[in-house]
Amino acid sequence: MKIVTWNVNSVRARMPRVLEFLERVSPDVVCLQETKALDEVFPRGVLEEAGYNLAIHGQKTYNGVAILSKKPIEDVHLGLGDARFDHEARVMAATVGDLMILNLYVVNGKEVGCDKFAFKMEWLKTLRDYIDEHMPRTEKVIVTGDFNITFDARDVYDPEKWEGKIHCSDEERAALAEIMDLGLIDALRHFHDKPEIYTWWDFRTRGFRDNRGLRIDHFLVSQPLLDVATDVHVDLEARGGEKPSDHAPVILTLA
DNA sequence: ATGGTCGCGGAGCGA
Repeated sequence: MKIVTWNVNSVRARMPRVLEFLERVSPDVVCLQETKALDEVFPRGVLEEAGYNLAIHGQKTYNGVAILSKKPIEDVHLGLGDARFDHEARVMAATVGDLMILNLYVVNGKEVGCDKFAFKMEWLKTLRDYIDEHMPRTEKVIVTGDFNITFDARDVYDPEKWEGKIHCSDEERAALAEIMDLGLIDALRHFHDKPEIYTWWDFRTRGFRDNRGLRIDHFLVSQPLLDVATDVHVDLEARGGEKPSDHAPVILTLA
C-alpha cells in the first residue's frame, strides 16, 4: 500500500503530471496541497476516471488541500476548528480504512519575524492542540503534508546559508518538536539518516538541477502506523521533466 | 542584500 503527499502548486496546471504519476506509481492514497482551485473548478472527472475517490477543500487562487483514494474516504473534517485560521483551506482530516489521515498545508511564514511568521507560529500551536485532541496515537495516524519546516541540517542543502532563516529557524523547529512530542515519528528518518534528501527546490534559482533543496514535506506517524511501514522515499522523477511542481511527491509504503 | 521562476489572473501577490 502506498500513501503519497504532494504539494502540486496548482492542481489544474499540474494535471498532466498528476495523471502521469498516478499511472506510474498507482498510489492508494494521495494527499495534495496547494491545489489553488475552488471546488467547482477542481478537475474531478479525470481523477475519478483514473479510479480515485475525492475529498476536496478548495479556495480561490491560494492554498487548497485534497485527498484522492482508491478506497472510500470517510469522516472528512476541514480546518482546525479555529476562526483565526479556517478562512484558509489548509487542513483536511479523513479516514481511509483503519488509517487516520491529517493532510496539511502549513503556513509558509515568508520571513522570520514578520506578521506572516507570527501567524505561522500561532497556527502551529493550534495544530499541536488539534492533533492532541483528534488524532489518537494508539491508532494508525498519518500527519502529512507541506510543513514548510526542516527538522535539522540534514534537510538543508546549505545549512550555513539557511541558519535561522525561514523553514530552518529554532522557533519553527521547536514548534515542530512539540508536535513530535505528542508521540509522532518522522517516518523518512526512521528508514534513512543520510543528508541531501529533499522535497522542495526553488524554481527561481533552478535549484533542482544541482539538488539545492530542502526537506519540508513530511510523514509524521504514530507507532502503530510505523509498525506496518516499510519505507519512505522521494519520487524525484515527478520533479523533473515538463512543467513540474516545485515539490516532489513523497511516498510512504505500508506492508 | 538582491534576484531569479512559477501560478493565478489579468497587476501584483504569494511562494
